[in-house]
Amino acid sequence: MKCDCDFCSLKTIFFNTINPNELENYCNAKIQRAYKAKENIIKQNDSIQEFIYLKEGLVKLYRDTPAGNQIISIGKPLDFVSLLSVFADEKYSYSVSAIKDSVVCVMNLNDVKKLILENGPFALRIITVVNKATDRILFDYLDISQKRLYSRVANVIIKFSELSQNLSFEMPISRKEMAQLVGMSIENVIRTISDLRKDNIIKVYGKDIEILDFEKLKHIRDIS
Amino acid sequence: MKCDCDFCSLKTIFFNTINPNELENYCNAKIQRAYKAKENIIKQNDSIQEFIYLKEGLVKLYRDTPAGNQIISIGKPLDFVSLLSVFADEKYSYSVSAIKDSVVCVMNLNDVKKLILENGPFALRIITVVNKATDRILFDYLDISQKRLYSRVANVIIKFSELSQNLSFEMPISRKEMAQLVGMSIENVIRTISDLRKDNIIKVYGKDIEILDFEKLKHIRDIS
DNA sequence: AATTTCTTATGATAATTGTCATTGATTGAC
DNA sequence: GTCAATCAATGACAATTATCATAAGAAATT
Repeated sequence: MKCDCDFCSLKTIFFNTINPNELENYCNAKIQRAYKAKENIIKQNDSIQEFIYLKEGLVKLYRDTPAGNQIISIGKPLDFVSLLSVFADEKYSYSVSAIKDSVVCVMNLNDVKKLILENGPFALRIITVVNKATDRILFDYLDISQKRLYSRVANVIIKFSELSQNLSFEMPISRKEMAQLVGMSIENVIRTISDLRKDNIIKVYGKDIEILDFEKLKHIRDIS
Repeated sequence: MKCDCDFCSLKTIFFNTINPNELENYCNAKIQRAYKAKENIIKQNDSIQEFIYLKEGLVKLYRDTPAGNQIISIGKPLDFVSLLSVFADEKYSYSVSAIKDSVVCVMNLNDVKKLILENGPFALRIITVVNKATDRILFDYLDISQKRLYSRVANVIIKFSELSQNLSFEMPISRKEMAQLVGMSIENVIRTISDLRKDNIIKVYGKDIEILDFEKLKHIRDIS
């Protein structure tokens, strides 16, 4: 039976860092779990026992704060779900839930740690990948924190358009979640979307969005 | 001659992960560099060749952005300076400069990578430490992004008070840098400091600050 | 099918923050 | 020591964003 890690991120990490026989072992040790949209994958304060990455679907990483939910990042296939804190902390400091129906691959965290201890190339590879992912989240956040409402909303629209690889796409998150992602109030996010529509930069039917003037939208994202 | 890593962060990482003889080798391979306040340690876009941590002094990590400098983090003794991107990128995406006179310890990055490849316990240790530090920066940022002007300024004052371990201390950074650190305009940061002074919560003589009502200051930091 | 709840939407208004202008103090360069 | 540049401070005003109120439509529940 062929190991189905072939199309997973894990394979990319393992690639050339572990011999095929061993790979088979670790690969078989992993578990897959499926989640329906809106289901919870990780809950804030859960103890960290597993190393999880997303095989299919779309997830959100978010924190429960006094000011409401704060979305830290959107996880795409091949992204790590247990990204931050995995090796740093005892407990998750954020929650993860499925935006679309999703399938995750799960490895026992101790197995991963054992691999790091025993397999140098793997260790170097995983530190690189985890570092890169965390960096991207941090620098994205630093970027938008300097931007204003319009720019932030334009940014989100472009990101999801790129994700779907289409100028016409269905926004997978609600307006409220868009607001939690850009760190602005729902009302102002909705108002911005309406304004972009009135200026014929985008077309909007509920969650269906079509970018009519990509250049102008990019311009709005980049200035201010 | 005794290796003077004894009081360095490196020692903590190496501790129990590498045998004393080898430690001596790596320790001797490292270089120390001294910087005067305001001198540049790392410049944005420099190629990443070294692994650097702070032995003495105080530094700031910051980005040069169209909207001006953005301070990402304040580095204290035993903190890593080449923290973000070290294993992830080719170039630094941020600059580091000395706030106070500082001494850094420098190891060749390839030596560190070699250690990761050859020494499992070291690899696991470094992945944990780097991860934890990056996490702290990200979550601090997520926290303040939900706070308002007053709360952010109170937060900075408390942080530097804690750093000096004294309610009366000298603010090591300028008002402008405080503004760049909290992500608000200089004028509003100054106004907030003035208001805190008028309310008898702090005493201010230029950079000398004394916290008069710590509880009230903490309260301001925590709400809103 | 009816009811409740959530989402999207918009206007009015208030709160928050930024910008511009000005001034005195401090610092750095020469 | 003098001059220029930067820093700290404050007021006036403008821009930006949040909050509250309201309402129609969609989705979930009964």
